[in-house]
Amino acid sequence: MTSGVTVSDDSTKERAPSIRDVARLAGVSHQTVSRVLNNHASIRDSTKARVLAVIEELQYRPNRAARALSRGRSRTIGVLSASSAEYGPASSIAAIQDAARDAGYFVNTANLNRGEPGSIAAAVDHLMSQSVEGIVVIAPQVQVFNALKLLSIDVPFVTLQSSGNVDANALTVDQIAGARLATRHLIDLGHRDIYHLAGPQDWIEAEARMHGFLEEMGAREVPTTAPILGDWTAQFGYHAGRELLHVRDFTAIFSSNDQMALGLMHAIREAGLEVPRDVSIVGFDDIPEAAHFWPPLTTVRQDFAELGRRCVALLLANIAGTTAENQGAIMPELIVRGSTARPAF
Amino acid sequence: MTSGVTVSDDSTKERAPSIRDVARLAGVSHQTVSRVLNNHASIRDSTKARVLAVIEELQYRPNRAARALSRGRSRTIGVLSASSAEYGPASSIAAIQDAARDAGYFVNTANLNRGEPGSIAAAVDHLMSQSVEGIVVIAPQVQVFNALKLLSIDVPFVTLQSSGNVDANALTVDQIAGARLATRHLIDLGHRDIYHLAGPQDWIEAEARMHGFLEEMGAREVPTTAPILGDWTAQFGYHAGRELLHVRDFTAIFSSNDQMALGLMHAIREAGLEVPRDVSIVGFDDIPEAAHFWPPLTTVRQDFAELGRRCVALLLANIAGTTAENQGAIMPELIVRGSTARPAF
DNA sequence: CGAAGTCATGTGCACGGTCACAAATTGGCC
DNA sequence: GGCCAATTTGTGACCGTGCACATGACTTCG
Repeated sequence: MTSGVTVSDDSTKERAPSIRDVARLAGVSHQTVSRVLNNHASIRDSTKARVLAVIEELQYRPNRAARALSRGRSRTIGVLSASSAEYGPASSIAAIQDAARDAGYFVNTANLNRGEPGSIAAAVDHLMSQSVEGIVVIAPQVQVFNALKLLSIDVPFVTLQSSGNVDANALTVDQIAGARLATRHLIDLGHRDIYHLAGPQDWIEAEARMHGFLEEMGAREVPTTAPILGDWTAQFGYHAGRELLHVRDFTAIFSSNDQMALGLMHAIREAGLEVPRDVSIVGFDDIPEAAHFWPPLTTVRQDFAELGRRCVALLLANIAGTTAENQGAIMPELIVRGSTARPAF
Repeated sequence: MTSGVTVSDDSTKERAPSIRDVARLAGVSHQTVSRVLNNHASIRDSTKARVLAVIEELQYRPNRAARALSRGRSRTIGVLSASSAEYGPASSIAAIQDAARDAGYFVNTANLNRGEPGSIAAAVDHLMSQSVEGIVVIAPQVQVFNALKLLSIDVPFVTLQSSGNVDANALTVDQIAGARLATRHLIDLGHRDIYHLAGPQDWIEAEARMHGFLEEMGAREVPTTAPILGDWTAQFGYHAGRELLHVRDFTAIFSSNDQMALGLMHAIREAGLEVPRDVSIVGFDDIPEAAHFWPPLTTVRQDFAELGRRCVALLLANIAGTTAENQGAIMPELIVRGSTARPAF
């Protein structure tokens, strides 16, 4: 740890300069300074220059708390996030922060990772006590939405995933389309015995991907088996893989994310089989590592960053009361790599 | 997107209830309400109960901006972060947020990911304009520290990595020790021709790991070659691997993180060689996927979450002016898996 | 029983901005 | 030169909370 250069050596704890200090030195009223700060229209250039000079000299910074108090607006948006350490959410959060900052907003994040009971309410409470103007929900689990409804949040909120219902304002990567792409790819290769390793049932996107899988299978009249419900981790994929290999009545598996796909491949190889010779695998997300798995993983790419950006745009429009133009769903993209091939027989 | 239940249907835009509204309904002064909120000592139980009842009834929430303004403290800490989408930083950030929240603090993050020039100053500015009380630097690059010094930040800050110099207050995972563990493991297995794939030179932790590697090699009197400087990505590891295989005068590689190790293994396998038969690989970080790489990766585990927690503890102590007890460096742990073995000959 | 001390509560102002409105200055035009 | 309008600047109140100090009620004790 390196301590900051603590300048407050002098006896009195000097408060930061205020708008009035600037006003005094510039020989104007505090209101004029305020106008310069908010670059109001009718300010004489010479006055403006003088004020700006003093601001520079005093190293003046507007006090956000005071501004928020008097304007009644915090200029802060909240992010409600689960598993924020994972690639997808983390990328989106970063994008959200950048986009918000560009729009002059601040971001405050509350995590849901920990002990469940009351956790959602507590997190929302944390955000609300920041008087956020809007919330981005990045933990699209059913219970979160229920909790949000129950708490009757009185600020607008958007989510990175469709809540399932058709919504005129839906902002989302089209998970169903993505899952269908993956499934179609396997069917087109000639696979007929395809398993689906799904995400946790209460995750909206997991459900959507499962739906997409089932839809495509149905449309192509390929008989389906019940999906296995996982927890997104490579660990689970590995164990699920070991279980599945006892049966071995499949030639391909579509995994609902890349991590579980990795675990699956681990289990398969450990059993002496080979991907894609014996089993084809498709993942979902296209995490940066996926291209270097062995074999490199065929997967469905989502643009998390773009998602985050659009999300902020939509939320801010909502806050402003503007009717947001619905840019429609972002289309995911199938990335074909080495983990899929025609079935062996 | 699902819009929140917008309650503000009524004509007038009702302001949230204030401490005085509560006071009026409870038949006390606003100051009494304030005392209840800050659970001040001398308040009659009956009064307290009455006030609390009104608070509940009115759904009253303290206004953070007003509180910050009047107390002159924002109760917010800032996080300055690069590559916040990666596993290590992301985990630490999550832990920081949780710890801060438990301590009644809010967290604000500024990313450095984007276009470099002025980016650091801008990010710091963003945080300072939030009047954060302290900053956690999670982007331990040399230039960031230089920028921090130049900007003469007047709030305490801590970093997740030692700045290299021995510092009485250093808070860090001992990167050097970790790197030595990894290197020792390879030497103990019998390897003598060991390469090191380092992280970006300007990253303090990358430099520390490189140092640890060189120290251990020196201590064991194993001749060394110049480390290769990478950029943390699997992509780079892959390309570096391909280059290295033109020479093939090594039996083991110590990679400065797991992603680059993954890329290395990809390149090695693609060249028809096998890990660990032909080349042993050690990584660093122990990302959750590492256990399911092929082969499962031998690596050095860091407890990012613990790091984040301690970091907040230290920073808050610093803010409070308390002398922080230095808990010393966190020791990393060598996790031996399948990617290392005795050299073939 | 009165003085001194503790406890419980109230009063008024400060924090650093913004807002609504008023006042001063400027310029154009007859 | 005087009048009106537009431009530029100033005045005072207010946002919601905490702090310092004042006040009144109730104890304690010699």
